[in-house]
Amino acid sequence: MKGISIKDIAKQAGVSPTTVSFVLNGKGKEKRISETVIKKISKIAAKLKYKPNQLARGLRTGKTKTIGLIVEDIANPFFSTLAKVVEDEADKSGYKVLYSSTEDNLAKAQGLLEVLKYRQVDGYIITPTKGLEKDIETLQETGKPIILIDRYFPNVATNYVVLDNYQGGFDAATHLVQQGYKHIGIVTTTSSLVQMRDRFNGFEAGLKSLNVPLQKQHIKRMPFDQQRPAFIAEMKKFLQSVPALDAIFFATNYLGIYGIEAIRSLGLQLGRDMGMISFDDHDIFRLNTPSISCVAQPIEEMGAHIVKVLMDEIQNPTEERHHVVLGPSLMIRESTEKH
Amino acid sequence: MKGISIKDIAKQAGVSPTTVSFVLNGKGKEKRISETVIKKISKIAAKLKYKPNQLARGLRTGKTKTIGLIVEDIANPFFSTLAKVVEDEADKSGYKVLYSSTEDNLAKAQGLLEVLKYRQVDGYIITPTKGLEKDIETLQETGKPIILIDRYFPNVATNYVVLDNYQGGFDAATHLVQQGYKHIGIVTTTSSLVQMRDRFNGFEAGLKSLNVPLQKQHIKRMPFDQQRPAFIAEMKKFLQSVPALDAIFFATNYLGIYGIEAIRSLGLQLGRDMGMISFDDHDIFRLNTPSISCVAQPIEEMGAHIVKVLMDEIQNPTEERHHVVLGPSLMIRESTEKH
DNA sequence: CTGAAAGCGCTTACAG
DNA sequence: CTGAAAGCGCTTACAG
Repeated sequence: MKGISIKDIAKQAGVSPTTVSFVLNGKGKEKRISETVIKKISKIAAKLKYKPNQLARGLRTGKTKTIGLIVEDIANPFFSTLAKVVEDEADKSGYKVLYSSTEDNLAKAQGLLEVLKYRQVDGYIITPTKGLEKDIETLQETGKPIILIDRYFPNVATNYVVLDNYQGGFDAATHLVQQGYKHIGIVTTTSSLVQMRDRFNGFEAGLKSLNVPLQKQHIKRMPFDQQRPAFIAEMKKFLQSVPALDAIFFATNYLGIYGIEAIRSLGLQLGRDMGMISFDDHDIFRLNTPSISCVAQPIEEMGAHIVKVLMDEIQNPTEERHHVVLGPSLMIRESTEKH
Repeated sequence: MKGISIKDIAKQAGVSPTTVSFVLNGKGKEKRISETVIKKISKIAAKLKYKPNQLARGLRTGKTKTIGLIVEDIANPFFSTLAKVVEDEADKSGYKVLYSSTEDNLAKAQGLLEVLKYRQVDGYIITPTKGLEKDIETLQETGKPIILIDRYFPNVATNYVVLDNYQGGFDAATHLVQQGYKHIGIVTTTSSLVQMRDRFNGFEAGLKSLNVPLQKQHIKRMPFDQQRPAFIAEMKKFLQSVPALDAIFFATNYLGIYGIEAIRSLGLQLGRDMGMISFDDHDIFRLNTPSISCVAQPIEEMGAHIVKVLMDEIQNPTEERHHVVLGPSLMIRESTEKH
């Protein structure tokens, strides 16, 4: 059950493996192989259903037609949907995707970079964790293109494709104010990464722009690595400690999901008693009663950009860095209807 | 920025590449290399942070330490969660995962098998589509292990890891009857694949066992490839056409999600007016008001079994086929509370 | 106890 | 217009 090789074709065509290789790589014209030979070889290759051995080719050329995709958590719908788009887009160029999740864990992320490196992927799509700056820089020295997604390091020159998180936070804030909410809070993570900072700063600026300054006691920051019950308990405590609060912005979709549970368990009605808007859309937000407003990311568009930038860089390495910043969409639903 | 190779180590240690290869592959003892040389080589390899070139090794040995994972839809939480478990488990054995989605499309599935084959993956984990029997059989002739998941072909001898779908359907049926529902229907797909058939047959048998025979007009089958609005419209029509219905079993999680919308839009209250239970758990079911009962699959356990069987077969190919059938869990929630 | 050599399947600089 | 040969980085049967 051995696959058939370039040698087999050469033998059948009565030419050398060299000639076969040229023809099959579309260099027939360029190498001035005769029309007859080109046709003959193509026919035999088709008949034998020849498939080049990617390992051998990779060993020789250093190209594996494989890209590495590192997400934070493949089980999070934002990332799994994005992964699907990336896979589809990469497929169009004949690339396959090796994927892994970091769980937002630095050591795991470092291990993954190491593995992908010695697997010789042609390019990297990375959701970086905190502290990964040095590793990204080192990896860049290998000359393989890297695209950071969802977030980036302001101090490291890299390609990135991200959402305009500042604008997203800003839009969420102004929407809440325009709906008539007065005492507006934010629940975010303790993460210091740029995407969380931007959401926060945009939100604060949005409130300020409409003269509703964000108050210190209306800010709640939660660590990433807690279990569900702990999240919910802490959120309830926060809500109870600030009874004046009449609307909240949740800075990630999972915080929003926990938020629904926390608010519900306090007997508050979303929209009327407590306005709510979350970052990132989710099936749950669409289907919940009442439905939940959110700031949505254009996932399809994002995936297409990511792969496009990567393919450009693979085919045409440049020194300049590509930065793509996509606009968020405000999905207005029932949870921000005060009346 | 070339990686360092076995040759570099050989040079530094003053031995041949052969010896280095033996030592680094743990065959030092077996090949009776002296302790001194083994230590020396190990030390140098560690210092140089030697990583074997997987392509070269793969070309020589035919093993790539890569497995192919083909799911129906990576954006479906059931599959993305499973993918995560598979990735974690495979990682423990040093294997990486190449994944793809079929979208339940035969041609796409065939293309994926082709690609994975000439990428020389060491094993396959496949969610088969209808009509893939021949391709699976052909692929098995290559001698690489294949594990079918979620469903299998009764007429093709393969390894598989699946849920006991019959039991799941049975449990759903008896639960609804025991809760006091009398006019019970089922919404399933037009798929003829074994997992759907088993769910249906189990459900029918469960009802029968409690003397509530399933009536023809209480059965609704829907094609897979529709858009959301079409699904919901068709479900509403079905519900309206059988007003006596007081409970429904949805045979997949996405049908259940559409079902919630359809039932809600008819102004019926889940649980009291219309009992509902779905196959496959989903965040939405847990968080919905009212929460939705379901038949859940043990995803962690399933992923662990899948990888274990595959690794066993890779390391120790046998002629016998492994069949793992896991038990479902009934998650009882508010949507099946009649009172 | 250790090494020279062949070979996995390709690509490509070089030669004619 | 075409081919012989080297080499990518490994592993392993063979020889001593």
